[in-house]
Amino acid sequence: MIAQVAVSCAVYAIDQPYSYRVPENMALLPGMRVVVPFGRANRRTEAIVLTITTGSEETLKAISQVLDETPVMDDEQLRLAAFVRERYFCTYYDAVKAILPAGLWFRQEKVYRIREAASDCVSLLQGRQTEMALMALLEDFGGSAPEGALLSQMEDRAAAEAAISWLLSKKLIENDLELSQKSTGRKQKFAAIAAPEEAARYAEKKKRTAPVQAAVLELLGAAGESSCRELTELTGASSSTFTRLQKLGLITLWEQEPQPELLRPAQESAAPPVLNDEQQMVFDGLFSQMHAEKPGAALLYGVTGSGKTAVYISLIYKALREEKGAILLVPEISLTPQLLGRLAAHFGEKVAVLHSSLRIAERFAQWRRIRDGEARVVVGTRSAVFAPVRNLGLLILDEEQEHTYKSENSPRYHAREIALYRGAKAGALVLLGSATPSIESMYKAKDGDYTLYTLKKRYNEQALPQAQIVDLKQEIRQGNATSISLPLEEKLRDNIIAGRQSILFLNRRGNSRYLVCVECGDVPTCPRCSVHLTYHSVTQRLICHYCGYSEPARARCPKCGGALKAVGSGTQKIEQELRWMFPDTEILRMDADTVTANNSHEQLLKRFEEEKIPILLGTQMVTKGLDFENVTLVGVLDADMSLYVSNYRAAETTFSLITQVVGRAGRGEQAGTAMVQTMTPEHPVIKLAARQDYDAFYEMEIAIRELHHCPPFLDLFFITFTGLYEDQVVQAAKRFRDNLRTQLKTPPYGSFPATLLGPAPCAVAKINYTYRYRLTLAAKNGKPLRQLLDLSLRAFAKDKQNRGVNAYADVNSYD
DNA sequence: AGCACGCCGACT
DNA sequence: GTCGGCGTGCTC
Repeated sequence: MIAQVAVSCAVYAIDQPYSYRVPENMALLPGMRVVVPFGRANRRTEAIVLTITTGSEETLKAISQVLDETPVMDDEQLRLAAFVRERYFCTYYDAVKAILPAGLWFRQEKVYRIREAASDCVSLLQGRQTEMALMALLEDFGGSAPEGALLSQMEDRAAAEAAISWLLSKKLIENDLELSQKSTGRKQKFAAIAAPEEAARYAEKKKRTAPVQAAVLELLGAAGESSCRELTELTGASSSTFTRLQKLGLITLWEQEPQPELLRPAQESAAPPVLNDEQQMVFDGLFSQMHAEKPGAALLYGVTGSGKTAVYISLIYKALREEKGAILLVPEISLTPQLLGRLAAHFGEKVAVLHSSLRIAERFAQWRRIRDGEARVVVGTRSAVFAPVRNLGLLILDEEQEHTYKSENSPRYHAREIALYRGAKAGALVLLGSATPSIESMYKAKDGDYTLYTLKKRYNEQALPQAQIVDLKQEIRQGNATSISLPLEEKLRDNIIAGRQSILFLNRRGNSRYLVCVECGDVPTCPRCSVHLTYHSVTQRLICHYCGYSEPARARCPKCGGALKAVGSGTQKIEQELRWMFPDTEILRMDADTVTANNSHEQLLKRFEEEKIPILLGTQMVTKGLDFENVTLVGVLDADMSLYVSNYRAAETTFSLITQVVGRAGRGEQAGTAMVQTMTPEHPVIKLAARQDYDAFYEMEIAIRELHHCPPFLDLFFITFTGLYEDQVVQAAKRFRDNLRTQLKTPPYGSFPATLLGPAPCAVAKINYTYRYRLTLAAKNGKPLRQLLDLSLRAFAKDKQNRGVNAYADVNSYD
């Protein structure tokens, strides 16, 4: 038997299926992970079995070890990995890693072992102290030791590393790979009080003599059941503490899989949503489409507040009734606490949540619940599109235009494209929902690729808020130096008096603050990257967001000695202005500075709602998923900011942002108003966004896209080149460009339209001393072109001239 | 990429 | 003679 495997250590240039002999009595199936010898040195490498065939095996190396008892990927997932690899120019293993949860991965550690023949050549060691010390250390470890353990015992790390490579070259030691499961889905120990009164008495009595036991009992009494791990962290209890208390009959101990916090009160308490006429019509259409032989994809274009979620939930009910699973993707979990609560209320234990901030063990537990069919509804962010849902019937992307659906790391996939692929393979309906659909999706809907459904009415029968445009230029001319225009100030005042709430949104990317010298205008930049250092007022430090470099914030400019002043997003400054305008009014500020680990986004919003704080001032964070009845005024303070970035999606992003913010107003009984402050009141995007006229915006934008050959008419490929030496990077990029140009002119590629531009420095030209340049290729993303790019990238990596320069491709990137 | 192999100058 | 520096080519 021969197994075709994908090896984990293969880089893109050499990534291909490799054939290995399957030893006689090795039970092996596709989708299992194995260890194989790879390369001339037969380095032990992790790999995954793709297929098993028969054929001549003489010349092949043999698989050394099987890592899984049962396959971790089924055929469908293996095909999905192949699709991801072909589509996004990544290695097979990159794709596999995206599909499988982190908890399933093995921790790999280099191990050094004394060779059997070593005793014959001990004489070589004479006069080599470090090498001798290392050999002695290895012997102490019993002949082999992990690299980390060895190095930590040696004084001079660099010398120890040199000694190791010398020992390796002299064949006195050999290296090996040790794999250990990082995190199994192992159950966690939990504890609860068994006899409350007795426990309380015991705790009281032993407070002095056994304070830890008493503390555990007190905590358990207050918190109910808790995981032993948590209790240990809080009290310092050891496992003997728990067993002792159990023996005394005071507590009970049991094991269970850790449940994520979010779904603790999981009970199906809500009745299926009641739909209005418009929603019902949309639902009926989608319901029948779901049952078509090839359901394909649908775009649900529903204005903010039209109740798209109710339609999603109704569809999930239907899918579940038919024993089918569903995936609901959201741009960011932390922005949708309200949605999570609703889903838990409807589907209880059948819901699994997958997102990046879950701990590894939790994520793995969720993944297993899905794979085993316990959870049939998955809510999650981008990577949840790979969830191993059985018998998939429905895939929903809420707010499908959001850029978080695009991965910026290898594999650089778009969740929408993965969803469409999975939907087509599984015969599941793919539903894209949005109040401001991406131009690409709307184009496909109008073109007939997707079925278009529309929700025009708001659920509460309120009209969309009237948005008034305020000309900031005029404000400045009239001598208003603050960020709040007079009309907005007036509206805010009225709202405060009426006891209603307002949301103010500052549209600035990243909302970072930085220091600038008032004398020479110099801005402290990162020594390793070509970016300004961000000023963190809490820690009084300057930090680079790209490489993590940080330094204490100085008071004086290091170049000229002038005073340094903090500028930037200015939510703080605006907060001050607001306090000055409305001295007795409470203001809640929400930005990177105020949202911290123990003061989460969610908690701040909860305070805003419960304490009825009159004004919420924030960045991007305040735009999404909020549904507060008492908010009747929304202000966009600086509508232009995202318009002037060099990106073909700038207009779309700006339109979407403003529309979303404006839609936050008037979700309850009261009608809402919105104000959009801008320096360019005549700008069509601003005007259309204020009017919430998506249709007109679409018509305008699609014409521009066609004119500029941007998506959806052509796809944009960025081929990025990175390396330590700028001229090398540029030269390599130019060579790539020239080769690709020649290829594009000759058959079989010669026929289709493609423009290739560059190389140009990336938006951030240097990160961590590494220069970045890129080529832009506008062409239709089809198989032949992808093949050409694949070959070009491989050839590039193999060409000696390009040493020290790395290249990768990305399709329709958002930056 | 990561590694062995092999060719060539430097030194015991 | 041997050690080690770097260029070359392959990875089932």
